[in-house]
Amino acid sequence: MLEKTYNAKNVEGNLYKKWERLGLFSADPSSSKDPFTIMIPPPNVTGTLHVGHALTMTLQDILVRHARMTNKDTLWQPGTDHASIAVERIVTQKLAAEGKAKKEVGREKFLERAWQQKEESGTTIVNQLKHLGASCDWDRERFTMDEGLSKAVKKVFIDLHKKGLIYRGTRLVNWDPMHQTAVSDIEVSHKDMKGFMWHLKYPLKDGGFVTVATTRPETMLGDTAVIVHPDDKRYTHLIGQTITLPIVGREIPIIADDYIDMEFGSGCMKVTPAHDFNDYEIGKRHDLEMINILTKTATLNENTPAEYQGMDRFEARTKIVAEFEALGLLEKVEPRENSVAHAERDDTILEPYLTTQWYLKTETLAKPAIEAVKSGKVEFIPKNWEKTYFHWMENIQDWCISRQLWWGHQIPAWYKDGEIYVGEEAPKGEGWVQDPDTLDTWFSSGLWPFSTLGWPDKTPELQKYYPTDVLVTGFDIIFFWVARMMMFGMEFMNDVPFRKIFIHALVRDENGQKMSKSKGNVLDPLEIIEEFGTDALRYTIASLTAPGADISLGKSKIEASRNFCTKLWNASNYAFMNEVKYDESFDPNTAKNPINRWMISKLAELVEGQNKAYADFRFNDLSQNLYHFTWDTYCSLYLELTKPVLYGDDEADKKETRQTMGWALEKLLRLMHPVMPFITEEIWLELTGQTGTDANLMSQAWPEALAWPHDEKSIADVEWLVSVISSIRAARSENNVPNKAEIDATVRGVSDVDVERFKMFKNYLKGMTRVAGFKLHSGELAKTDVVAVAEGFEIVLPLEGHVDFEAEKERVAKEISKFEAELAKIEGMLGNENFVKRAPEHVVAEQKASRDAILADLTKLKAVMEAR
RNA sequence: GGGCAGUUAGCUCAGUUGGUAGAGCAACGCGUUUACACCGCGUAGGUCGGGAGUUCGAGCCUCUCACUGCCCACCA
Repeated sequence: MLEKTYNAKNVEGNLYKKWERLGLFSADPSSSKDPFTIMIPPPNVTGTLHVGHALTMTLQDILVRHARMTNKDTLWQPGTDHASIAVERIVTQKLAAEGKAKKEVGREKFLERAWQQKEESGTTIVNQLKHLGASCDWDRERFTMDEGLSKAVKKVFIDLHKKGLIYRGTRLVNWDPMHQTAVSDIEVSHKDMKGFMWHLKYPLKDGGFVTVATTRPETMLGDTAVIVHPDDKRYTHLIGQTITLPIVGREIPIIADDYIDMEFGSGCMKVTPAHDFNDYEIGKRHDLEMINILTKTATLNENTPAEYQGMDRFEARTKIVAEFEALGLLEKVEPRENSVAHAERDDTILEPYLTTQWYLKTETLAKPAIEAVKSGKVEFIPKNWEKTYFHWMENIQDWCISRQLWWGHQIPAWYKDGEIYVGEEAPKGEGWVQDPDTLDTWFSSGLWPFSTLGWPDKTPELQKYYPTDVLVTGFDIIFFWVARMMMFGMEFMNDVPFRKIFIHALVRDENGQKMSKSKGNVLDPLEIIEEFGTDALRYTIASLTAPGADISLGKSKIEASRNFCTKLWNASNYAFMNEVKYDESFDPNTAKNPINRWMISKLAELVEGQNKAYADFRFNDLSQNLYHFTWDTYCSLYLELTKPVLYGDDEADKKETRQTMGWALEKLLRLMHPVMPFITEEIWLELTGQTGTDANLMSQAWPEALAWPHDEKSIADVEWLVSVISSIRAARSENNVPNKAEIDATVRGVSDVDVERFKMFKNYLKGMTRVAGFKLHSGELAKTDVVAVAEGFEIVLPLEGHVDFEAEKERVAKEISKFEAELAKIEGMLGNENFVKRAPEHVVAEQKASRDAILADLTKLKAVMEAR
């Protein structure tokens, strides 16, 4: 017997340890089994587990456990990436708390601290993932800065440099002044902020003014031109004239460029080539001077007037405006919402900044990566993400891969007297200095599918497990990660990194709102596990994962899943109370009792449904199949329908029923295991009498239903029985017949098939309906009887003394009009020549059948009305 | 400005080749019948965002409009 109630906490930790101890998660490259490989999106090493991880990990774990049960040599390689900016920030902050600056501490000591930090938070997240039941091959855990992976990074950099795909360039980048590093374009998110549009009057050297508008007035310190449209008649006479820049006193030209929109503002625009992306392009076109006015921390530098030097960019903004106002050069100020570039990671406001960085030429690499998806070698699920992928890949910009950070892979480039050398080691000779910068974290995570398998060495792992089968990830990192893995995989492995990409959506709260700390609607998966158990969380996640849809997760849903776990637990306990055990020798083909045969057939249908759902990544279907089967088919029907046998005295039938029950439960547990690994194993151990042993459910084979009977007759018979029972129950309930009241029922007007079924199921009818007895009867209805109409059948319940017959009359009248409306509809269809001619035969036949059924029911109901 | 989703029962959502609309939760009624009140039985609730079209037949296909969300680009 199991504990009275399921206690997830007592079970989960122990089972997980057991699985690990038995090495169930380990892949074996020397095994002859087909491989199944799955990549884990590396959670960054500073992270704590959030619902998004729970989602990704749960889905992957379901696939992986299913693969193991279908006899695949399964590799689920886990790991973390080094999250350069995030770690660098944490360490810098910790040092600051100790009163130390990053630069004082020095690179070496700083990296020591960073490694410490990595060790701490890295183990935290791994433990949290284990709480989710994630059956990763932990012995193969990798980290992007491991020796092997670092070797791969170096080789990739050097190779790409040799091929001319990596180059150094000086241009405007998005600069993070907080961390003093460049960031790549896709790490930038634009946010609308309330700001102002300042209209500034620039004095012409020869007298008069032009007005320019700007949202960042401080950049005027770096202006090197004013442009007007060449066709703008208002200004053509000004082209070639000179402006004396206020405050600075620099003389700058007015030039013509058709970039400008004549309709917008005054039609004049200031140009600051060193601090704006569009202005930069204009500056290049006209060979304008590029004056950098900022330091790396976004304070004003030596190229600005003395009173501004060292001042913060936003302070300078205020001061500039004040000066313009004082000079009478501030024409007007309009409030305006404009979008401002922020660092995606921490919301620092970024500055366009002129620097020299390493770039990766992506156009060449993108082509095979696009082709691989077009040709179907890689498949997005759902497919519509392919458009997003193509759109980005086809418009891809060169990738700025260098970062002015210490934590990461230091760029294998050395400099001496303006010479650059790229290679594994510093070149011989004195005076070579290595590039202090590191590579973008995504550069190394992009190599993940093969670097973690030992590339560039030809390891057995690499040969067996590449390409991987499926990548499960959120759409938010298609650009960051998926696209990069595709490009690197095609370039260095000459093959796709994965065959399928399952894209899941965002987790939202119960009301479809984005989860955020400020809204207070964040669900902590660890708290959920604590309260409801891992299996409940996993089931909820799976059941909500429909392709292409966002996921709204709320407590009420997890509660429902917890109830589902309890239901399964109680149902199992009930079986054990009835001496049900799993009998391996039981052959489902030998079952005679129609209810057992029906159960076996339904289970075969379930297996089929599950196979299809797994093939199509229909996580919602596969969970709902399990729920519906367990709760409705197995518990509500099968366990109830077999009670007359289990409490009866036909020993042979009793034995067969126990066997079937145990057998069905065992198969069901196997089918449920990938989704709910803990509770199913705990029950399974008890059912198979192996509690406390090393036996485990994960190593059992996935059920093969082909060998089982699929008995259409039993299915039809039991469906008939269930419909009869429901009809009787509805009649009783609607007439407020107390549950306790046992009454004699009469069955009337039955066909031969029904007579047979009636005889077959007499006992069950009694047991399920609290009707004391049934008798076959063909006489007249008593005035006080109520008729329950079932499929081709009617049951008469003498209800005298229990029933308000006026109410009953109304009910029947209502039912009659409902049937009549439906009948009219069907007859309309059947009367339509085109329908009869063109609709498939089975559809027409179905309509005719339901017309006949309704007619029969109507006749009976009308008889009842007349009887009253 | 470009693109992609979505709009189905009070709520959150399924609905896979077009063939008489489903689930969970919530609601209502009855109920402690020998697994389970984290339960059982029953009931109610939808002109599938609006409009048009194709079809014998449209939640599903086409067009159009409206609203919501997201992504990309731009914003002097």
